[in-house]
Amino acid sequence: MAATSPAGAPSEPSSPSGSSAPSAPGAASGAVKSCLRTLQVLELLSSADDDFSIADMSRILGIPKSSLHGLVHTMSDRGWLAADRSGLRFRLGLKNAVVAMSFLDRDLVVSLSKTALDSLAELTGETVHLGRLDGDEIVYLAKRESTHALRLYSAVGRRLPAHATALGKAALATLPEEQVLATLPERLVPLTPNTITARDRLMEDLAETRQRGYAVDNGENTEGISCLAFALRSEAAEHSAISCSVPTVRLTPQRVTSVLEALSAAAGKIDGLLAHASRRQIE
Amino acid sequence: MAATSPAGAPSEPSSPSGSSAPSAPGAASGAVKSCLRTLQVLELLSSADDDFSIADMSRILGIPKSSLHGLVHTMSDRGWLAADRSGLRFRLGLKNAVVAMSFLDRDLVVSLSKTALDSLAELTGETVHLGRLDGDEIVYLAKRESTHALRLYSAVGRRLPAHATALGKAALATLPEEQVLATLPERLVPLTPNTITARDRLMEDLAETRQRGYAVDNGENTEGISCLAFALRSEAAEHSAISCSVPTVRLTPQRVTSVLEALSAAAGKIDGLLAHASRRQIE
DNA sequence: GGGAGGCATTCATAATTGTGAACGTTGGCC
DNA sequence: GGCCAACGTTCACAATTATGAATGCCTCCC
Repeated sequence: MAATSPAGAPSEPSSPSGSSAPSAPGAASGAVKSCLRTLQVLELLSSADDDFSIADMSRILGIPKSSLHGLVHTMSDRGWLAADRSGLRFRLGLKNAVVAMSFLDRDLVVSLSKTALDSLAELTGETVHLGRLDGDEIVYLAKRESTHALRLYSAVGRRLPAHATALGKAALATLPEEQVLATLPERLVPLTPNTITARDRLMEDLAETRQRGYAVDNGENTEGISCLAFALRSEAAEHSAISCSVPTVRLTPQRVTSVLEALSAAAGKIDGLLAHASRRQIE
Repeated sequence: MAATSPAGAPSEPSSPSGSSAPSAPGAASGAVKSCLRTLQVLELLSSADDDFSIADMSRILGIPKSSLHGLVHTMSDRGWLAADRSGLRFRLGLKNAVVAMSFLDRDLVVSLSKTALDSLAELTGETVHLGRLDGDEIVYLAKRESTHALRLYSAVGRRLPAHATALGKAALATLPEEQVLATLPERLVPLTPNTITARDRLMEDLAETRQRGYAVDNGENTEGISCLAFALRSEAAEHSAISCSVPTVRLTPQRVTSVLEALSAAAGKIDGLLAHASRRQIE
């Protein structure tokens, strides 16, 4: 779970000369302030497990209470925020559920991957994911649970740093090197002792990934879990990838081979569907 | 319960989708305009199947193009909107998946219902739903398919008029009559020939529902499908209900009995969990 | 019981944003 | 090829919003 503490720490209220904001545009020039703040509030509330008071949000986001007051009430009148019994603390409201469905329903990659992911999960018996690159992070867009009891933590909508996941490395490997370097954060945050934290070491790993055709994660985001991932190649895939997560102890060489085969076939199937669908959409 | 009721006024301004009114719907007095418009854009994009240009949105929402320009670009810079290849048409962006899934993850009712819904689906072998009342509509928050295919969030987020669903009628029946009358729209839109469209006929149905303890829908939203629904009673349930949908032809009297039994047991189980969890949350 | 701290809310003014008309571009249609 | 319509974008001014200090309410703690 995400930290309960107000560690969400998004954006930069007043960072002087923060020259490192490629993927998280904070101080965009022509940005509409109250629009941006509306989105910031939603992002904050979605990144934490507790409800927030206006004062909480003010502290965390660096926005004056009095400014938040109007925003928060506009949002809760519309059903985007919900107040607790006391009316003083807020969480995400019902409207968010609507947006979720709509986004996933209409996403070409997600909808065309459904059957392939189903059969991939059945074939391998392991947890499979579909994820998409968003800046330097991977967003999980679909998931099929392992039939084995072992539950690993991940859920649709969650984000992980791309450099620490097989999905992320598979997706990054499809980009030109300069773009990867421009995208990656200065510091590669470690999630486990195995996480690659050196940029040049990561670039080597991506080179291997390109050669192999698939990405490998050996407990780099969760100890004891290994992942294999193939990127989707179709342009319409928008840097998505599919992966299979297996407890490392269960990952024998034969298992690797069979999982890779299944993954590769699934990726090919999805890419085929995507090519079809996007071609038809253009005309 | 203090008289802090934040629902002091019928603030719910307009219907979420099909906004045909050109002039901005009775916006609350203290609403922040650009915040509200940000939300309107998200709602619009989630209610349609196509991408929209700025001019489209301008026409539909009644907002000047020039005003939308800033909003739309702020939103897409943040990843809340995504442009198509040409950069001229927009759809929901990745950020929506994150926020919306977070909502479902953190919702007490949804998370505490999980195992009960699983076993309910298995026991009955039919499609089961969890829904919540939002104004005069029911929002689907969870679903289990009759097959074992775990199609979690597929229909989640959909909305249907409360008066045309078993879920909605079960939830409405927990409200005092005056509140139901104040909530219902003037015109009860028919979805099938069986939909109840007369307000007094609906009130009778709700009275029966209260007596029986469960709501019945005989093809009132989908021809050939019958539903049975129990409301969750716990205060923390926020007017949610669970239902079981069965093809009418398959619904023999014995089947009704067994489904009702299973539903009732599941509702009781969820209510128990809710009582526990919310009691602990208060302290 | 009284005081301190935290909270949401309100207010006038300064800063930002919304607006409609104008511009440059694109794509389709005679 | 040239006209027309539609689109995204820009601009200066008018309208709206953001701001920090002030208010009143509450709970917690001495």
